[in-house]
Amino acid sequence: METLEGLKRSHHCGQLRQSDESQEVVLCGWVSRRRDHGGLIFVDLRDRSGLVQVVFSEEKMGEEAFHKAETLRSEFVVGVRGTVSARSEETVNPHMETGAIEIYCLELRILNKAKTPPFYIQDNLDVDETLRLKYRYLDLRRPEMQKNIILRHRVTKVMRDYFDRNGFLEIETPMLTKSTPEGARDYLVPSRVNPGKFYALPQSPQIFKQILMVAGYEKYFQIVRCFRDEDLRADRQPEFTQLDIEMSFIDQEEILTMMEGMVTELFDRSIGAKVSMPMMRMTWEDAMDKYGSDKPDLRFDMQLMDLSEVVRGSDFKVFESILENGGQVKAINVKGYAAIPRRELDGLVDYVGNYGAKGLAWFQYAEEGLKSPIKKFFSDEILAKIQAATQAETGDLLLIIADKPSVVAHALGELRLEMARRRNLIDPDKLSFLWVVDFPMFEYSETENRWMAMHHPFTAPRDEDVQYLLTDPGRVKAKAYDMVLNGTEIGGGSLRIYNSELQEKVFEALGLSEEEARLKFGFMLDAFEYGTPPHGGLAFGLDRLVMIMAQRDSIRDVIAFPKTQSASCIMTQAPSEVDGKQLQELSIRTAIAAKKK
RNA sequence: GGCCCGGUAGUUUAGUUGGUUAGAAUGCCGCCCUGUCACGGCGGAGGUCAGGGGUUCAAGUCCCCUUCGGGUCGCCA
Repeated sequence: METLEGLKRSHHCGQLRQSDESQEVVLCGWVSRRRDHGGLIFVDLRDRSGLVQVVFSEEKMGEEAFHKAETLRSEFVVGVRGTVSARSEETVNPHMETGAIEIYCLELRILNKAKTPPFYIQDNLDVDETLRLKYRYLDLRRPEMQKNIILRHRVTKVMRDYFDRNGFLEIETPMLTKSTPEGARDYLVPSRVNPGKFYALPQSPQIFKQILMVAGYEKYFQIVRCFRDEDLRADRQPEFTQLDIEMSFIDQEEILTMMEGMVTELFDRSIGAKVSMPMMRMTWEDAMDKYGSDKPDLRFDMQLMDLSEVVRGSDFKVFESILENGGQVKAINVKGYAAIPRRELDGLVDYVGNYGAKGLAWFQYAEEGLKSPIKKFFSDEILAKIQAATQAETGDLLLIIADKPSVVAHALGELRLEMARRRNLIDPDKLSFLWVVDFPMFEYSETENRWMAMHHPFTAPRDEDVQYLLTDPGRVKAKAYDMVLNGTEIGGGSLRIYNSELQEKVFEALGLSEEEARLKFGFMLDAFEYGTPPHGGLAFGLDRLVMIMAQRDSIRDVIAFPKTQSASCIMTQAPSEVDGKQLQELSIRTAIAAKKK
């Protein structure tokens, strides 16, 4: 192997242009492709900046040096001294950014060899993701992955600049902290010096950032890793990165405006997209009613329409009994899809079944007249009212779900998205932002049989709803807000409670006794007694945001070293078993016993 | 925890109703080649059909279990 001694890298591969002609340059990089023509060898040399063609000619570099070039293989690491030369017209490669020139090699240093890689280092490759993850260092060498990782850097850089300019301080909070009993499962870390005791990795720095407000830092932000021990998804990893923000002496509108400013700058400077401000604000109730979701995708319309009153009094027993029991009947109109095949309709029944709907009805406004398996239960009058209410025209397809409101929203909301995908109604280049505001303060947990905080227990209720906290928790709305982009929740936050009496009332509504509250959040409640300013903030999911900006379907494509669905890392084999001695030091015995079962 | 999909040369895959020696492309190795850019030509090596069990005269193919990967419901204050 050789060294770079005496050679100093002068340029990067992807930067060279015709204007650099006849310069002598020194390039470093990896052999991307090699085309050996006998006495003439072409190599595409790759570094982070891109590709350039290097020409090895026996005539120009001499026999000995040329023999060295003949040994080059894929992914060898080389240094090349050579001359930039304009290509003749017929040999220009219009598909390459550097295709107008090439480098005539004068001197070659083979800095390192490489084993034959298990897959091509190129974009649009079609290999199993397991293999990509096992050889992540090769996967990350691919230009499209480098683009994603560079975009991610760019995003955090713009964020830091923006918040710095607006008077925010980036302050670190502990990774080893206290387990929070509500919310997601914690990752636990045993304490060696405190046998039998555990830290938890933070699910979010929520409590610390609020305490920083008590401590008088006024504007805080952090780009911070968070951990949740829950099942994974295409857009969910056990460790993820969050842009975390908290501000004092502000109202909700000021926070939203601050974030709008950040988003405008972010999309402009990182992907050159212009975002129009202010964003639309939609109440949670409106979002649920019209889109069946608290994160509506507004890139297309197809709103949910309530037919409960329209169909009331028909002979269709299913609808009638659902309506009698407080349920509802809602529909979407899939324009121009009356000719949907019967098989697909059957498939849609299964589809909505995934979301708890027990059935799906349809009306096909076909050329030859209305087709529907439940048509016979409805009078002409009701049929006319349905058509009027939904503005269905010939060629349209109505899909109808009847159930309790939460099921109708979930199932029909998901069906709306699915039909938009199938009908190709979503413009992938469109950016549809909105704020969803006025979230409910609580939601009722059937499994726990009590009211739970929808956001978290420190969220402030709307002033006008405080009176209902204990009498009618279900109608209390919170000063909470989510930013939604293209049907994905990218950020959420709230104004916080800063008054002890109000906080106690909320705990009471949640069924938390004073002792329990003290046990769980005592240090926070203590802090709050020493002059807490009004404050609020929010957190953005950085991974999801970058995923959308990079137009990827998986969060793993914007994380350098992600985990698989079973929360393991294929490259490092984490998590792994540990030495018995290590466990002993940590006073852990049960783990071994449980494993032997 | 539930449901669905998948695992065949290094890689991407074909493999019919269960039936001869598991086929192709690409990569890899060797030889030839001075204008290619997915270079080309000739030749060659390369397979625990994820693992285990079962049915059968016979299993890549059918059944069961395990494992790994992906999607999703629940879960994710």
